[in-house]
Amino acid sequence: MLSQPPATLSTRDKILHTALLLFARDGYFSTSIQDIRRGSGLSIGSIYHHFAGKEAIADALYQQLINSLSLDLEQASAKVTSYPERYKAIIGSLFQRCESQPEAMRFILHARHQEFLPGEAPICSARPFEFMKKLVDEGIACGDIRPMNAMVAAAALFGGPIRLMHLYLDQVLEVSLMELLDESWSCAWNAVKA
Amino acid sequence: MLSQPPATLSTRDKILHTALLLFARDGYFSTSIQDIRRGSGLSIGSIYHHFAGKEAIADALYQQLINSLSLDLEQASAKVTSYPERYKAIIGSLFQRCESQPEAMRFILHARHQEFLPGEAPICSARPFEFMKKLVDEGIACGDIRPMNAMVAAAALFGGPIRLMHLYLDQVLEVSLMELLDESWSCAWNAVKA
DNA sequence: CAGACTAGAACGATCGTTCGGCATGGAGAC
DNA sequence: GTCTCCATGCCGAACGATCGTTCTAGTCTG
Repeated sequence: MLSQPPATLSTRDKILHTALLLFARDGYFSTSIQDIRRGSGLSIGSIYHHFAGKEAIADALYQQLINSLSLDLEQASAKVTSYPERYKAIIGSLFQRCESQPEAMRFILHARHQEFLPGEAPICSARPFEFMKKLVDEGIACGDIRPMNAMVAAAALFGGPIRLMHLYLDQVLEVSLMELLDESWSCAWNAVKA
Repeated sequence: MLSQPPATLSTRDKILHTALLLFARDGYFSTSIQDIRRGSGLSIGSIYHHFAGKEAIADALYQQLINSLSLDLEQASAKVTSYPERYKAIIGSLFQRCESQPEAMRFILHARHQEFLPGEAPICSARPFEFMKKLVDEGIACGDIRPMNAMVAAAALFGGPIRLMHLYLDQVLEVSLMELLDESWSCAWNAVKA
């Protein structure tokens, strides 16, 4: 019940590709190594040749996705200069990724990584979220955001759009996220602007 | 490593009490029936006498918590008359519950119930969230909230506070949630007010 | 004494992982 | 060129551990 990964991918990437689809669809614990074997068209031995185990697959996937998202957000925010533009660029990037790579965003956003990646910090301490938090701190310091607790500001600014992403990924939204970007952004900015 | 449930509880409630603590701390899949047996001081047989199985425990817990939260929110919002007051009352109730019953809120908010409760609708379609959505619809209709897509408005109004709750439950916040209520509320209301 | 409840050994299924073997292909010896 | 050797990657049967669940026997209570 799962399309084979593209033949152009390396064996390692085939494993990651299949694991992502299954983890995002069924969850980490409901996905067995056998499922990944079936889905990828490889063998158990081959999988264990490339990864130390199931947890190592999830870990590699997590690091790769967090890293890619991080770079994406940092680049998007570097293209513009004012803080409001940066915040909107970040939200736009997040929305776009939800539409182009829903499985990846599902894995990042609603998996409880601490349940299967012991020692991993909570998702809100991961690099992309730290980056967003830092930009909020700077926005407060320069007066673009009105003075307030920085955590409250970060939650107020990005909480609405993130909530909308959750709704989209849970298939509760009937329309595309990008159509709602301007409206969601104006709400978010009204929440915290000076 | 887990305090026994109060002896005053019925056997059934002892099981639910222990299961909640373990599910919230370790997750559903990392909690075994043996763990619940140990934590509750009961026996396997006793547990299976009161519940059809592990999934039935999680289901009963979920229904009970959703129901209790629902009643709580509906009562809190019935005490006041204007829509802005209702929204704030709801957020206040949610914050209070995070502080008084963090395990319950952890189980409701960040468990992926669909992974272990097949057929269960996504959390955002559950009664408390439907209720919040309905109040937002009405607020738009009567002009208290400015005209916009209702999903965007609901996400903008409650997304910030919910995000803050996540941060609190993940122990990222150093201060108490209630201290941040007024500030978080004023951001939320600025986001959508007419 | 009947029915509700508790107890825990035992069972079958499933899972993650290990391990020994096989195919391939490039490097070095002659 | 040809043969050997070894590293690399691939394969899947088998293993041990753990889990959810069942079942029979025992205890308590009204």
